[in-house]
Amino acid sequence: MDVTAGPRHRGPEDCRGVSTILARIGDKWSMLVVMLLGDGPRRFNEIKRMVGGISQRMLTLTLRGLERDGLVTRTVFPTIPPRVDYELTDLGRSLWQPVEALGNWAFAHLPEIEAARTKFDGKD
Amino acid sequence: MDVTAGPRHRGPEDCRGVSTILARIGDKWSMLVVMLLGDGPRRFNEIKRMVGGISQRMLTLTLRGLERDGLVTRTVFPTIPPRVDYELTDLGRSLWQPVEALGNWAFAHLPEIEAARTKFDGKD
DNA sequence: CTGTATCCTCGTTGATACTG
DNA sequence: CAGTATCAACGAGGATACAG
Repeated sequence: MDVTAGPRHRGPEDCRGVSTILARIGDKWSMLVVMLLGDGPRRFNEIKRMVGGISQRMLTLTLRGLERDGLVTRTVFPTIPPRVDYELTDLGRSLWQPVEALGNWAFAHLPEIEAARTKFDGKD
Repeated sequence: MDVTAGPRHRGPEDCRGVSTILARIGDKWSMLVVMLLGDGPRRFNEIKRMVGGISQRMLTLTLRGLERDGLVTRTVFPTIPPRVDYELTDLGRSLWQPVEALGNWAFAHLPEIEAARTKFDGKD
C-alpha cells in the first residue's frame, strides 16, 4: 500500500483493525522502545536505562509483546552473566519510520501543545 | 523540523517529552478520531457512529482532550436541536499526516502481524 | 544480567441515568 | 442532539522479592 497517497475513506471495520495495532504500539512504552531500537540492537538493561522510568516488569512485557507481533527479535547469548539483545526486524524497521515521524512531530510541536493546554485551562 | 531526515539520537529527556504527546494521542480513541476528521468537520454523533464502539462519555472526553491540546476546534450552532461541529486545526492537520501514515502502516501490515502472533502463540 | 512471580493500587473505561 | 454525573469493574502498571 502506498502510504504517501492522499486520504482514502475507510469503514469502521478498518478502524477497528487499525485499533488493534494502535493498542499495541500506542501503549505506554512500545513506541519509545521502537524509536530506541531504530539505532540498532540493544541489551535489556541498556534499553531500560535509555527509556528511563520503566519498570523491569513492564520492559519485559513490552518486549515480549513486540516480539510476539514480529517487530523485534530476541537473541540470547548463553554467557555468564547472560546477555540478551533485542533488535528490530524488517517489519519493525518499517514501523520505525512512521513512528519516528510521529515522534519528531511530537518533539517539534511540544511547545505549541503546552501553550494550547495552558490557554485552554486558563480561560473561563 | 525536517521529519524526513534520517535517525537522530535523542536523550531520555526528549523521550519523556515525546511520551507526553504519545500518552495523549496514543490513548484508546484519539488517533481514530484524528484520522476520521482528516476528511473534514464532523458532528458529535457522526463521529460516534463512524468510530464505532466508543461510548458517549469517552467520545466527549477524547474530543475535550484534543481540543485542549489545540488539535481540534469545537463549534456550537445554537439551533434546536443543538449541533456541534468538530474540525481539525492547522496543528491537528499537521498531526494528521504522521497519524495517517501510521494508520496506513497498521492497515497494510495487519495480516503480517496476525500471522506473527499466531506463530508466536503456537510454538512451544 | 535477565528475567519470573505476586500483590496491590490507581486510572481508565463503560453502563446507566439524567439535563438543556 | 449533545452533553454531564455517578458508579462499578477491569486491567495496566509499579514495587518487591526471588531465580537461573
